[in-house]
Amino acid sequence: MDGRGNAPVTLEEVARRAGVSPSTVSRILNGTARVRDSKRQAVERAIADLNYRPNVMAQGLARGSSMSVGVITQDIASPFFNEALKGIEDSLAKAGYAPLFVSGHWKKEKEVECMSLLVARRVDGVIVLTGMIDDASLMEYAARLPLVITGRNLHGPNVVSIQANNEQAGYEATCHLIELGHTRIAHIAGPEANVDAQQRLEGYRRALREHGLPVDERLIATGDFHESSGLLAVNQLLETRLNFTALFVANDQMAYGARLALYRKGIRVPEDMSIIGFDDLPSSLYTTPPLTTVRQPAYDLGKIAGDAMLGLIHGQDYAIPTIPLQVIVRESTMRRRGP
Amino acid sequence: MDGRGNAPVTLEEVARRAGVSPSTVSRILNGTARVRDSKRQAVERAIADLNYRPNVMAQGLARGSSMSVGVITQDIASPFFNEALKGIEDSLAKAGYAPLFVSGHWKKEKEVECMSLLVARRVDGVIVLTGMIDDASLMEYAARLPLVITGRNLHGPNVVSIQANNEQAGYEATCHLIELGHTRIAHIAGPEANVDAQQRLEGYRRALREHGLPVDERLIATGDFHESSGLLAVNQLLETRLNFTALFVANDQMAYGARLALYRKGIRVPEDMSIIGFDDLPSSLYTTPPLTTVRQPAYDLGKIAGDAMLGLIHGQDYAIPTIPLQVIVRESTMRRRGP
DNA sequence: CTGTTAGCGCTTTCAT
DNA sequence: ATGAAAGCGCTAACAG
Repeated sequence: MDGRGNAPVTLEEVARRAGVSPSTVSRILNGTARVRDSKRQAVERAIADLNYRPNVMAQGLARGSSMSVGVITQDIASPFFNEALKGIEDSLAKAGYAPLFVSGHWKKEKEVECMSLLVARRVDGVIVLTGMIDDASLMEYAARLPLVITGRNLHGPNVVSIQANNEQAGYEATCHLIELGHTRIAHIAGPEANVDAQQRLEGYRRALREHGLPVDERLIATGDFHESSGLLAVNQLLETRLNFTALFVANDQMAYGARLALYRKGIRVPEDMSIIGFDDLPSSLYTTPPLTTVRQPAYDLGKIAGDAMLGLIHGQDYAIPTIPLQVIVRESTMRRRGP
Repeated sequence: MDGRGNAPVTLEEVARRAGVSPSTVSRILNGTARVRDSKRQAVERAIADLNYRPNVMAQGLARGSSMSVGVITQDIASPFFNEALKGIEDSLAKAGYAPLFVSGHWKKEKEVECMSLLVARRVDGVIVLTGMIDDASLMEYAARLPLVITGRNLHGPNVVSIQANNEQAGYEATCHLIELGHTRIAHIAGPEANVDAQQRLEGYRRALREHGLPVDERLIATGDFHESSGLLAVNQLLETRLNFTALFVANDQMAYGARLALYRKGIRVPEDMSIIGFDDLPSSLYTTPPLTTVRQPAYDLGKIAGDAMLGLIHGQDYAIPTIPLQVIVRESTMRRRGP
């Protein structure tokens, strides 16, 4: 039951069938004004009979808003960001907004293209999850449309940045290791261009300093947040023969790679080497052994980003909750043994 | 440099600035007709000066196509489907189409809602990744818009189904174990409502039969494709005290859970128990030990789905490549030892 | 309360 | 080759 032929039913057809004017139908659809009950019912029946759904594009054109928000992510298939995307989707859905996901693939130019695409689609705002675009360009975009962005410290009337205290979390992760008696602790850092990664590294440094432990630069390797780089980094670290007994890895994915490298060398976790990761991906609960890590509530982060965007769009204030980061102790870390 | 104030630049402004009519600009934009070079240049300059981007919604309204395709997935954060989404995104992007992702959360009614939402947005087609909707409803939708769907065997002028031979792959996975000398092989199956899962189970059964091995129903547990259910299933299987030495798990996520359950019991992999999974998630390369599994090329699958959709939309024939499934032998399986 | 009338920004005949 | 004009489906004043 879908009207004639194949063309989607239009508001006008509904109006005709219900014997009212198009505006009345529109009013009922949007609750823009009171309408006599008899007409309302007629319209509602017509809508049901014809299985009518308003054309969102037409609505968008008419009211100048697309009911969609762009989401720029680096890699739509990254386990961490996916959780966040889910949060965004859920948040937006309840307000009738649809997310438009685009991937920047860690390339600045690609991100600019994405922005352009989103602008062409007239999204009502854009959420940038850890972008590579520089702050200045971002602020320019913010002049045209609401922006919420993570891992950046930007402010303005049309911008909200969502931040977690990565430095503190890096500090606490390292402290966890120190409290277990470890004194030679290596670190696998994330990409230098990544602010979160830098802050985690800073936290690591501060923890060592505050506990009177030396910071040995040879014990700091750099990865790209993917598993393979964690594996490489451990091999490189091992080659220094510096006899570290614990490892703080800047994200769980690299920790998986690190763990495999250790497995290959016959170094046991946690008996011979303690590992703490960062993110608490869903699968970190199922590694062998389950990974001690810093929980970053990705889903909540997405939800918060979505809510913040909705707040921006509707001109309502929305108090951004702070993102709580928390060390989750599982089985990949233990008290240092031996000398 | 963006025209006056904050409102996006329109085609009309471009036309005015270039001293031509709107239609001319449109023609240049779409290559619909030849235009004198001088005008073309003027228009191109105006576009650049004003930083103009056509309003996709307006284009959509005018030409009756939204340049977007809906993608119904069960869980936008599932590691397997994400890879596929990436493939879809890449495929669609090159034709200027944008994917609109919606999650059905394994609920039939939710999926119907999603469909409705997509219809409202006038998507030019929809890709259903392993949906729960029944075939009949699906065929009804197909009457209105192009449909490509995985894990289903539907046919029609407006539908293409993309299938992999899960039965055969399940068969081969089990054979791999048999060839290693295992005779008591347990299976952790996926949800009964899932066609792929059922076929993998069928393949398992056939392999045992063809090798003259008994099929013991007590050695078949059922999970829900998530890690936790794999863990539970192994515990349950172990309680039978049936002394199986190998395990074929219907997807990698459950295999991770299974592997942890084994770790907890002190059962070594692969020395005491061989495990083969299914999917070959990116992280399966990094489990300890790296997981032997059946590779399902999720990214390619997405790409194929996207290409098929493009074919449908443009009315071109597109030969659907068969999805190759392949056993990837890594380190979680080994020759059976002992008696 | 409700119908009429303009658009929203673009495409596409139809003339010229 | 190019401009004028008529929509695409909906919303939002503006009059009643």
